[in-house]
Amino acid sequence: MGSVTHTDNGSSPAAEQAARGRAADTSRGEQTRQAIVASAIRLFGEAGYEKTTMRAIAADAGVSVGNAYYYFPAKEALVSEFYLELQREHLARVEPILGSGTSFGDRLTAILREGIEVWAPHHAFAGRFIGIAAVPGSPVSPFSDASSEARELATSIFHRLVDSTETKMDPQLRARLPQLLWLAQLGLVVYWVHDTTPGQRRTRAVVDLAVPYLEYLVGASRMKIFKPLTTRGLTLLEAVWPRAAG
Amino acid sequence: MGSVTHTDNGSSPAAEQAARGRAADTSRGEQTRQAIVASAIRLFGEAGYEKTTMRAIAADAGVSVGNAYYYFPAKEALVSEFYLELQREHLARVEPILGSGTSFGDRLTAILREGIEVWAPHHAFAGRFIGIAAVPGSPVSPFSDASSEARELATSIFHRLVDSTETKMDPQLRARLPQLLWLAQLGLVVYWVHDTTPGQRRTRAVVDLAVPYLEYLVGASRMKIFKPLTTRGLTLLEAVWPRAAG
DNA sequence: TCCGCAAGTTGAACACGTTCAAATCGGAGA
DNA sequence: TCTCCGATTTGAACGTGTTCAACTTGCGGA
Repeated sequence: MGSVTHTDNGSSPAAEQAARGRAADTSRGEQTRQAIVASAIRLFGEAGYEKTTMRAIAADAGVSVGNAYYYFPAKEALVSEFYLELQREHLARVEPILGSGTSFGDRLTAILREGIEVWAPHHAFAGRFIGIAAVPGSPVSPFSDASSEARELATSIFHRLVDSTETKMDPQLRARLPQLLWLAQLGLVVYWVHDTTPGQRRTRAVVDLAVPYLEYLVGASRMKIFKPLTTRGLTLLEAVWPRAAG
Repeated sequence: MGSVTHTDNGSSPAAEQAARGRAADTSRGEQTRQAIVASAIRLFGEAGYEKTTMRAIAADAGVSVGNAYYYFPAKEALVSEFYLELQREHLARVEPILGSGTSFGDRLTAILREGIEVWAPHHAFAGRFIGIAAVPGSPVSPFSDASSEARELATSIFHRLVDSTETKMDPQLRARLPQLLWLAQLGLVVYWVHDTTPGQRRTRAVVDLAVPYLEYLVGASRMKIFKPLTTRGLTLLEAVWPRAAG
């Protein structure tokens, strides 16, 4: 942690100290960096991705265009800051839910709902975001190494949810359920982004229907008749997403 | 079908006669159009999406940049021509498979494998393509109105597969299976695009494991114990993708 | 106090996708 | 044959993301 010796090919010089332990950094550079991030987030939220130009972001932050590129390798990199911001808010909202004593399904629904709520004001922006996140090499891709931390953070939410649930289920399924839920959430996000119903109410309806179904499936997994279904499903998951991989 | 009275806000003038019945058109405009498409497809395949500039495409086709924009509203539109080209090839390869008398699973595997084979030479390009296709408004999006025809074409493949299969299954599932298979294929494509194993062999392994599992699930659907699982699953599908919608 | 140097900053310049007013083409009708 | 007019074509120009050589800042050590 905090190691300096790594080759970060595509990243900007200032990204060195990224990830952790930047909270306490009050150096000039860090202030500039945060000013750029703040402007970017605000303008993205106000005008969307395309309409927000790098020149506008720089001007709003009171720096030159070139300076923004000293801290961020590309406009896309600023998008991931926006993403992190919302991720943090989702985490904050989810915290009390995990502590509550309600059922597995109720808490899962609440978690997914809060996710939708956090993103709701940025539905249009999310459409562009997903286009960036979907391309394999992108650091914003949910499968990329760069976002492994965010991925672990997200799965850790589901991990805590699963660990604190009393529901009986196949133990092997239990071990893998957090990842499965993360995948399901990913699918939900894709669905939500394409949901053009007012207020994305169809997505909310899908959540209300899908979670009890999931709960039912999870509960069924410990029954003998469902063993082959469960086992084979987990074998498939192992091929799709080996336990070893991040 | 073939109606002329529609308001095609964003499309180019020449796109009017798109879709059907352009095969016989040998007018000057059509020749130019095809020259541009041919150059675009070739250059995309050779150098990828980003590195292929509109100027290069135009030069290669022997026309001016502006002329390319007379036929295509944007660079992205040329991507969908590339997509159509591969779609056509996949269809051609799939045709003999549908006619063969092998089992449901074997034919499904063959269909999916051929899809991978057709795209294999363009794995890198597909990474960019998916980024374009993932954004909601895009005409290349698999969920868009613009690609409803391609979508129906694709589901029709699975429709024929399902219709010609003897396997016993829940009748309601049978009615919806083509759409489910299409969704599964979509997921497979996303997986394949992100598969960095050499030759995307992991994706092939997943297909080999997933198809028998699917076959097993489909077969199980007619058993009494699996009825609630099937029924509730189909209810969920109805919420996700109403029968009425395209 | 001053020097050296790394960190930070600048804005002009570049390449690209896209637009558009103007030029050209070619066939239908006189 | 000539004229007209819509279809087609042109290339300069615009706005954008990105790069880069040069400049400025401020701090640690002589």
